[in-house]
Amino acid sequence: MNADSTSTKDRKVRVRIAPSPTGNCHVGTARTALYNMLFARKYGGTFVLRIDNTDLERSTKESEEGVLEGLRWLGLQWDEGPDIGGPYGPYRQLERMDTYKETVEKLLSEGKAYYCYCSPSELEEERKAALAAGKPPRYSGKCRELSPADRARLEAEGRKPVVRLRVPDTTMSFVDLIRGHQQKDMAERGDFIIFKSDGTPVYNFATVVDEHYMEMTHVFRAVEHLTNTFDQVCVYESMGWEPPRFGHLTLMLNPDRTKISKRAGAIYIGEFREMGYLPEAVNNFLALLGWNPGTEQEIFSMDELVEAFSVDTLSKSDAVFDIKKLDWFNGVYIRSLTVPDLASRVRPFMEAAGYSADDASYLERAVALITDRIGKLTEAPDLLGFLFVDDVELDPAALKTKAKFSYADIARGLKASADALEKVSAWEHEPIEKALRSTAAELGWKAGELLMPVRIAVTGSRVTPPLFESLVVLGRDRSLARIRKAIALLEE
RNA sequence: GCUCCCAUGGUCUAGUGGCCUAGGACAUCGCCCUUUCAAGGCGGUAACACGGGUUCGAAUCCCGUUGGGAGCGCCA
Repeated sequence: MNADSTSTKDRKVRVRIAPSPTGNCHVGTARTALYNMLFARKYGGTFVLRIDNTDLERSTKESEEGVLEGLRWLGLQWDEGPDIGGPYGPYRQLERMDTYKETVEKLLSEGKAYYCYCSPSELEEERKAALAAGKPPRYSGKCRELSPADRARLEAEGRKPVVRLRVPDTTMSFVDLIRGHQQKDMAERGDFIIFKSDGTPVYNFATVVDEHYMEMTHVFRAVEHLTNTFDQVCVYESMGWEPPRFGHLTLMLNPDRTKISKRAGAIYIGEFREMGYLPEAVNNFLALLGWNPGTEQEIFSMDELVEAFSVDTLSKSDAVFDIKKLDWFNGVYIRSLTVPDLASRVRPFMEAAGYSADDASYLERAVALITDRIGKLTEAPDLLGFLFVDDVELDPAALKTKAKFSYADIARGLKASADALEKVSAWEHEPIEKALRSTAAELGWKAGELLMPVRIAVTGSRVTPPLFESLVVLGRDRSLARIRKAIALLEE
């Protein structure tokens, strides 16, 4: 009986994400989680979060929390997990040791697994020899038929055994939901370890036991597990268990097409948050990296993703992570936000930059100036900072915007502007624009020739939100004070 | 070394034998709009890895080559 049974389709869908607690939520984990969740939602199933770590040393409360936090920030919600419990717990492998032990005992008693006393150094030698001979490294099977007396002698030497699975010399197969029928001749494989000498299970074993007892119907995971799946199928068969259906997802790559790493810029979800990306943009981007809706739609809400998601259109080839496209998505989402919403998201970045953004309505008026001007939240402080300080720093040379103008010319232009602004009846966009434009006309200057020095005097920068609206938000007093100060500077 | 997976523009991808002089999006270039920067509008450049088959006809099917990736752990 091989793993290409389709009978799981009768059962209610149960899928899972099983990260190891590394302290950070890797972008690959996030995407796998997203696909699993979409699949569960699409078919009215259950999405489970399980912490996969049989390694006691690396598993801490903090390292687990980092992963959950990343997933939560993205808006991914699991129905069962270590933090919220559920009927199939516990949801941490460390707490499931009894199940693994029970399973390995059964295998041992049925002769489907056996104790092996070979030391790591002996195995290493065998492996090297095999590789040198151009053969796949394969366990020799030396301890396969140990008698109780042999075992007693080896134990007396102080050797601690591992447990190996008796792997049959047959072909294992399963149907991959993304890649189709897969098969592999196990004759070259050799008996692999399922329990370490310290009494803990190896991943490929623990995961099988977990999938079985947690009643997973589908396992979507990265393609790096594709070859491991044959080993896992062996375990299922040895136990007489029906395997879930597998789907192996593509990898994310650096621009040089190597497996994604720090070189790509950011790889942890927390980093994207710090860089000013919106979770909905990251989700949308990730969803389309390795899956396509079959239509030309690019922008998807979570609900739309659930609606459109299909295993059939998951791609088979690895995808380069192109941050430029994420930037575009982020801009699209930023522009789609309401001003109050954007303001609340911008606020922490303003505060981190040292600006006091307590006045919500003032912040909103400021943020309204930049909604279609920022691609990332981190750009807001640079653009809006001048609205949150008493004074801007000015350099007379920066005010001299054109070679044909002297310092005196600029001073004259600013003076005329200040005078005109002083007389503006209502401090609003229209009257301000009118005043400045007619000042330019009276001077015989192009509008831009006057507006740029005013812009710099008021904001301290050449790149700013639109000038008239900025003046409105800044207020008459502060605006005029800044222009007057610039004039004084030029006259020195 | 062996086994497995993958292969359309710089990038994500559509395409499942004729609808393909290969479509969309990002990026890029140009123009328009414009008070800077954006945003927006319009337009352009740019791809079926290579070689053999099969077929009246192939980006699509088969084989090989090349390239990339993964696995072969008392890591997960």
